[in-house]
Amino acid sequence: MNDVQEFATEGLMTGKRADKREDLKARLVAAACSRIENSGLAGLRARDVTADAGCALGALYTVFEDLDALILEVGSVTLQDLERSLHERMTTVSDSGDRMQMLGAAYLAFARARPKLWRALFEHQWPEGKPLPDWYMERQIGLLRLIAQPLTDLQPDLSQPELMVRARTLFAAVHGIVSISLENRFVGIPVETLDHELERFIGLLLTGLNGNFKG
Amino acid sequence: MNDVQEFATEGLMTGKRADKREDLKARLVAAACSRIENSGLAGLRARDVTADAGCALGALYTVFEDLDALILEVGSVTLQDLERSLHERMTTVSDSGDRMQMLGAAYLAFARARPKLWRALFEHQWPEGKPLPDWYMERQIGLLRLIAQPLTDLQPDLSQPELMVRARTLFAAVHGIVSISLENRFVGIPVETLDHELERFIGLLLTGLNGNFKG
DNA sequence: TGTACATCAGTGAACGCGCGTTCACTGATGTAC
DNA sequence: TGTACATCAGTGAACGCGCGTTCACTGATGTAC
Repeated sequence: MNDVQEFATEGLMTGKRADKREDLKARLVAAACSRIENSGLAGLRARDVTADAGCALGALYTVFEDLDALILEVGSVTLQDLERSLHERMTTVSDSGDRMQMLGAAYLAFARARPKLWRALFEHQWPEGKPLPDWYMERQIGLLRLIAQPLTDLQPDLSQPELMVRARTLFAAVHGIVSISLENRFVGIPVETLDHELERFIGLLLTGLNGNFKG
Repeated sequence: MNDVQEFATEGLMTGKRADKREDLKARLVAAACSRIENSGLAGLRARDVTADAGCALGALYTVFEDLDALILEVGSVTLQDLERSLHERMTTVSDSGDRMQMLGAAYLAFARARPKLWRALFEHQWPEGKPLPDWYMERQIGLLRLIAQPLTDLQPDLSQPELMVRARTLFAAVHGIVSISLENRFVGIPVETLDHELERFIGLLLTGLNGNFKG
């Protein structure tokens, strides 16, 4: 089953044309991903991406409104990969505290494995004013739901919205630690120390969560 | 007393000339600060800065090696301001736990008061390879020492290097929470909620630190 | 103190390049009969 | 199935602009006597 209709945004596009369009889009996203992973977001050029994708420069603008739209698509893919990684690792254990630890470790591992794609997620400045599209926000929220899951056990008295806010706070804290370390800001610390430090930090949070972190 | 000699990096610069050079430098830094605070780091142009500072475009390059060097100077000023703010607020209370809370609140307040200068601190990409100059690193470390101060009481068994690493971790966590909120990533939360959330979060850390966070 | 010469901070027009986006064109795909 | 025409995805040269950095020049400051 193909979902061509979803993408045929304007007019009716029949079989072959829609397929080619999909193929082109996929090639562009793939090319952009690998460009970003190799050269970072700042090293992304429309010319390079289209050359890698095997199409003309202008073709990009028949599929995406502009470069930003393409970058957002890459972000969406990265978020999906990240969510899959986290989910996989989290479900290897059943205790909620352990799951939190796994989430932290998996996040760090992901950031190390694809540092530039990961950075791009936060570096990219969406033009002010324009709100991020819903499908992108959903991807972000999916990530938070993953964290909220073990958190529900640890904080059973929280409402759903409170839970999401709490999940965001915890994510943000871990993200801060990982990103400041990987970007080598402030004092540098040995590589292995970071793993221990993060584990200890989450342990600290868990200690607090066991009854001392009432909403 | 003037400290002209410090800045006369090459050759011997006498009185009037050195003074003018200092004055020019100060005007450039001030102009860059206000440009960044108004338009963000990405909106900084050599032409605008020099126009604001009342000198020719080329003058910038007689005082700084390039734009990056000027931006770094702005960063240094921002770090100084930040450190001053934090110190002031922290010393209004004496209990170490309260001091931690004050540091967090003051950090959030600073980020809100000068959002774009604050962002620039982390946004700015120093060319890879080139290490950040020592005097800049010192400014960063000064900030950590401020955090390490109350932390010493809470974790008396830590060595000095461990203390600095721990301080960095705590700073990074708080920074993550503040920045993800102010940049409006993921689910949005009401403005006042952020203050409570941060306070609660630090409270949680403090709970853990009271005996459960052994190095 | 005054004069002649030397230095060099500061000038700003011009260079040079990068790069996102457009648009007149063309050839592959689709439709009508 | 085949032919004639219509559409439109895809092309890539050209546009347009922004902007960091340079460099030949000049006038203010400093030095020598």
